[in-house]
Amino acid sequence: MSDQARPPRIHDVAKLAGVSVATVSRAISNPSIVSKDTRKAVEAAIAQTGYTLNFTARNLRQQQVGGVLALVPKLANPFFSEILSGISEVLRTKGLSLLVLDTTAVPEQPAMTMLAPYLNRSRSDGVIVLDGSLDPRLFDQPGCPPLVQACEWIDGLDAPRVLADNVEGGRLAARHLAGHGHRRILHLTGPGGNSLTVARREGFLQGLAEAALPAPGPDDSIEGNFTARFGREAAAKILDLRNRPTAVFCDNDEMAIGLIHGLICGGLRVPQDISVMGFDNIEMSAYCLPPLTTIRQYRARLGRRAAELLLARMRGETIIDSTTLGVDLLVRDSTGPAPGE
Amino acid sequence: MSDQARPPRIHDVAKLAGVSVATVSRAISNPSIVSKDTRKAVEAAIAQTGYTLNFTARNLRQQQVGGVLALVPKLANPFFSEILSGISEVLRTKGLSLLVLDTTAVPEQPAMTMLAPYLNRSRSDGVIVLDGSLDPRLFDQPGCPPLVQACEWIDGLDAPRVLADNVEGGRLAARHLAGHGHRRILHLTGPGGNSLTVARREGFLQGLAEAALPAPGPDDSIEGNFTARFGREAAAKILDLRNRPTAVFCDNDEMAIGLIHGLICGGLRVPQDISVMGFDNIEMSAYCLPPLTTIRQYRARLGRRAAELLLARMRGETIIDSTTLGVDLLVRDSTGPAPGE
DNA sequence: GCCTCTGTTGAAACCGATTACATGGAGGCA
DNA sequence: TGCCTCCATGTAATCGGTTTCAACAGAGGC
Repeated sequence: MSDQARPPRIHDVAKLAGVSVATVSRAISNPSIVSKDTRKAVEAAIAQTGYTLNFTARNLRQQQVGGVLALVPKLANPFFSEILSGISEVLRTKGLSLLVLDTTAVPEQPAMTMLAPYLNRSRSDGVIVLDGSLDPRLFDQPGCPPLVQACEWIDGLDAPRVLADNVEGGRLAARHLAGHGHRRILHLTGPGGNSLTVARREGFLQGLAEAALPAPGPDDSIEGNFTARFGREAAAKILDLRNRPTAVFCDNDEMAIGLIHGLICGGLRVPQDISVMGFDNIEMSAYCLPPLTTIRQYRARLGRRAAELLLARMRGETIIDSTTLGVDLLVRDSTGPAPGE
Repeated sequence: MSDQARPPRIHDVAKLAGVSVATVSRAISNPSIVSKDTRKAVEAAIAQTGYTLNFTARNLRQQQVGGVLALVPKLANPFFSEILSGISEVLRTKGLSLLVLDTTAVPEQPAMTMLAPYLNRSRSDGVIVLDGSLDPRLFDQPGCPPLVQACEWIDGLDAPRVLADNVEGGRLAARHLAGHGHRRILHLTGPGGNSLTVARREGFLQGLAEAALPAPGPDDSIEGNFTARFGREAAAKILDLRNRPTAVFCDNDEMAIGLIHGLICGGLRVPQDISVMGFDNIEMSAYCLPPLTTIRQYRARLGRRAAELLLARMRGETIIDSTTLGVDLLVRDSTGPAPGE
């Protein structure tokens, strides 16, 4: 079979078209600088040989990779894949590839060792970091490509950040619930060290203060892990409390949905007996029962902005350090007046 | 700043270590064939210079890319991102990168034109196709890397397939509902041309026949689009029917969740008045209310298998044409006996 | 008729590694 | 000692393009 033959190279095209390889290269990457006749001849030769460009060779010479790497904590999580989708959209218009690396550490290998080899100019032209739990020293190594942080951020990592306004989101949540007369509001947070958790907590406390509610005590928050399963488990704890809160603010929708599930199964009515709200506005939050009141953030847009910022950085432009994208309150049916109000 | 200096090359390491570039290369990629003293010297020189390997150069010489491309219909869809997660897991153990391309066509550019340049041996070492709606001719071009299809498949594309047993899933659904005494079951399908839709429909019809139920008429199915929104819209149609079905089998969980939402909002009880089941077992299906009876398929495993199959193909091994992964019925609370049974 | 300028083109250097082949020295054996 | 083998290493070709530089032709100005 001639199928086994090596693929044609630019040299073959040149010979067939009766020109030099330099001319073929020019005809491909910058057709306007070769004469019309030559261009036609080269095009014909390309068609006849079935030639396709070898990008590895081009990239070597041009000192680039043609791709951007995204570091995601959990690829299977729709929250991140939606951001990726925005990133992908922008990259595609520039002909760049999207490389994805799930930072979930395998047991035998710490994240640091595993990821380090990928943070190299010869592996990608730029990196978008979506994982706030990584060690900032990881990005210290020589040859690390330009960075942008999105969604989450790493303390001590000096790279531009594209973030949703998590503080404002927390504040909106507190004000919404306080406005419904809730005075005892439990906060179901994300993991302690997480940057989102910190920001949402900060906004939430600000919002409570603005509503002239007393600062919550240590029993008024539960540290969770962003999963629906945890939300359901938290419901059991809340049902057991003797002094039950009348509302719960969850740091994400998954936990809120799991929580509602657990509360309703435990005999409470939402929102009549207890209000629950989430954060993120994942697709399902509109379709669960009751539909979830939540803070909407725009994930695809966030991804696009991060990608655009990175591209600007890769071009060497001086860019602003940080972008914050607005969030808004989406009132659905899982929140209502405090009982007895 | 010395930061501006070009990154060190293998040549610099060689000079510092007092050996040739060939020896450095060997010390890096196959340390066992250099003497212990040389190895130490090279390691020291690498540490001192901060040298990192240029993968583009290596890849050019070794005629490889070091990455695998996944073509996904919709990256934001958790269904696919979970498969990607399985793929990623396998690739990482081999030191390969995962390239992701969302096949969603942009208005100005047909999928064919947009994707063709990526199907090239110089862009990836292999391709996993997760989109069954692509034109098989896309993969005909010279220089197309080894292919594997996963999850969905393309008629007329001769590449190994890794699929869930969709036919069996459809059959299990029909039997489950028939076993509860349902005789009039509506099928909310995926888009007509979709390969999953075809297989699930086939199994569903087989299951009905096995349960000795009459073949459904043209009014007994609604063609959907796999979204929760469509499920909710379908609920309105079903509520309007004068001869309402007692059960609905949805081709995926999203539509089922949207449908339940619409039905309950329309005043029906699930499952007392009408049973609903889904397909896929997405995470949320366990947390919606009522929790969804569904057909479980193992998406991460499917991704892993696809990746393993592709790796075998890339090594040139002769491999089986197709793998089918089992599915099973997961009975939760959205299905029950037919009313009056 | 000479000079300059512009538009095309080709020859060869270059990107940074890997690897086939050659070489030189150490050690084994007759 | 002489020959052969084996190990460690160096030299140089190679992967397949891009890009610098120089050459050349033809147009146009003086």
